Amino acid sequence: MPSGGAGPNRSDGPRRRVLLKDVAQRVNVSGSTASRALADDPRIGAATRLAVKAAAIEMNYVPNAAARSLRARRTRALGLLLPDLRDPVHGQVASAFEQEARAQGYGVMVVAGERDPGRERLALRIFAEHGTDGVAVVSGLLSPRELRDRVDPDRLVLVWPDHRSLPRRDGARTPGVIQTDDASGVRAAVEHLIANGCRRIAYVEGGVRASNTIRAETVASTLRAHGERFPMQTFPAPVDAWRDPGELAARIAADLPEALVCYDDQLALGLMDALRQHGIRIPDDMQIVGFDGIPFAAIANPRLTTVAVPSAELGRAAATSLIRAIHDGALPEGVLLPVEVVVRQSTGSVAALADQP
Amino acid sequence: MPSGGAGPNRSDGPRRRVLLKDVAQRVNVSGSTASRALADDPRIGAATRLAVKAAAIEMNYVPNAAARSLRARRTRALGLLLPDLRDPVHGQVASAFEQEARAQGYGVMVVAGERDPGRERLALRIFAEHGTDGVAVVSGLLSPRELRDRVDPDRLVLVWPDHRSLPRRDGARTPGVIQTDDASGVRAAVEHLIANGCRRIAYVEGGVRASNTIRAETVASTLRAHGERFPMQTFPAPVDAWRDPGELAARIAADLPEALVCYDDQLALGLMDALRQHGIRIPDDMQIVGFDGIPFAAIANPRLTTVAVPSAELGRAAATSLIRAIHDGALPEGVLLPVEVVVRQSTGSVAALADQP
DNA sequence: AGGGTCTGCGCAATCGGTTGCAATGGGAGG
DNA sequence: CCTCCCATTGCAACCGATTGCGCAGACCCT
Repeated sequence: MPSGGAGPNRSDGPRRRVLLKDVAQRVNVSGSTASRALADDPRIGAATRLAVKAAAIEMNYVPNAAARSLRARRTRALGLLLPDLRDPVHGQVASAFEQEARAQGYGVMVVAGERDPGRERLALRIFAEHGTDGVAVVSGLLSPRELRDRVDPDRLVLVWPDHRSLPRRDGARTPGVIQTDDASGVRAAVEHLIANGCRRIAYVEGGVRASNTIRAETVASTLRAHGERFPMQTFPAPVDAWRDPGELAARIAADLPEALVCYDDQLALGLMDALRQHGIRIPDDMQIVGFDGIPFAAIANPRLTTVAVPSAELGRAAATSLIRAIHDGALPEGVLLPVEVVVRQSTGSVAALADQP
Repeated sequence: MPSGGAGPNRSDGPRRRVLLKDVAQRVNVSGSTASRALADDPRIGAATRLAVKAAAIEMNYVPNAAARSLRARRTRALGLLLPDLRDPVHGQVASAFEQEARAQGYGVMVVAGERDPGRERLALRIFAEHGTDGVAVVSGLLSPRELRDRVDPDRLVLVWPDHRSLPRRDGARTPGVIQTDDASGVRAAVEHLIANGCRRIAYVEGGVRASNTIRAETVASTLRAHGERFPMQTFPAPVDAWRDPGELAARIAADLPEALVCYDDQLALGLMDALRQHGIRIPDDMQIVGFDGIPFAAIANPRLTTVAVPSAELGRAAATSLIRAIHDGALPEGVLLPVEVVVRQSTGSVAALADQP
């Protein structure tokens, strides 16, 4: 025989990729058999199957996803559309989603929509071209109607959908929708503030693209329920107060409410910094509650009390729901995840500053 | 003619996808012509081209990426492997990478390696299966040797490679490698501390998987260069000190150096919090410098002095380099991005606390 | 008028797996 | 010993686009 025999993938120039055919040839079976063997088709004999698998591994066979999905009409890839990879919460969600998907054998294609409907549409198109088996949309701006029109509604899960466009009260369990129980969390947080003796409690919005009516409404309704005579104040955020809360802080400092419930932790932390500039001490002069429970809330100074959402769970749930939908052909029941109020220094007494680690 | 004519995509059950063939038929040309028309092949007449394009848009034609990549042998998708989507720096890098890639018509498949070589190998395999046109590895653990063995070295860019395994001094411009000029930044930071009057300056490591010899060495060499009689101390981080810097803080508090240069901002912020528990005031009792320039460093209390890296640039540069490599078939020159010391309260006088916003 | 050049377009092969259907071989049952 | 059946495996079509090559007609030149 020729020296070296049929040894594939020797250093023969620009190494040719090993094809299924090559593997099959090596074991002296047809391509179809090899394909079925690798797919654990019961029709293939055990001996053959093992031989094929061994050869595949030994030859370092890597299936061509393009060819496979062309014929099989599925890609084992998921599309993940979220507003921004930079912020801690969505990073967390993306991370968990990706992990879970990968664990179940799916790849993930991520696109950041940047809170721009146009980009979101583009993202959906990219997903369509690449033929993702399913799509998860996190905090999307597109209406459910438009969404369901652009991608197969049975392979679409919505995470944290904009509440405006969904059935409200009973909407928590809409199939294919993953949400957090914001209302309970905010209510508990407000009650905590009330218990702390705060009366004039304000809600601070997140800005034009980042707002949440549920949270604001819950603050208001909780105050009402407790018969507080001060109605909730609302500080609408200027466009992207989020980055530069200076102006917002000035308005708040002038009004000096006793406590602030903020749209999210990021805003709360920024405000704490800005309010410090105005000589306002937290929690002594004003108490603050955030939302999300990002890691930095725990090590801020003062440490930030917050309504923590299980962001990792959120991502994981999205992935599992989506994959189940793909397999079953129909959306699984919606998920409503619990949130938790984490009490820290920003709503505690000064003594809490000398807390235990 | 039958009512409705040839109107495709009427609400006819599970809407069939529009194929190139359909578009071609509509314009009465062959599939090949339609294909070329959409690709702006100069051989196709202007009239035909426009007609095809119009029809494609009108019929909402979405090309099948699988079919296309199978034949054309490219997917217009990039692979991005990074340690973790959760931390701010890598989130930033991923975000910029994805944006730039998308702007140039590429999709991005992200996989988090979780600082685990096994997962990194798996990621590369996923990329191989999906046939990504190129791969970017951020802060990878695999040796360049192994990497180049698993993916086409001419379609691979390394971002922030582990310095151990790369040519050191002159390695900054290794083709296909994107780095930041850490040494200059750290040097400047240390000189800043020295100017502030600090003498006993320590470096705090980031932990087993997150360390950086360049940064440590630069601290030491800078001190030496300034003839300081106190050699650099090093606080090796316990495994994942990062999450719970309590123990580390205790050791540091006991030793009480005048200043700390930390592996990164996250660690620095965690330490600030933990040191506070020990009654150590910053910057009065100890000055602290971080690394990375994450957004929270700017609003911490005290605000954190840091060596800021252009993380968005990093991601963008990675994407452009990779795409250029794909087009040219060879790696472009390496990139060395400048860093910047941002002086804030954690290395300032107490007076700085009453700073302007 | 005939030959040569372009221009514009279509035929059919091709990419690498998957899958419906048929074929093969051996053993069991009658 | 013949027939039937089942367990295995192979043949060939197919997924939907891209692309090398060839062909038809228009136009130009001598």
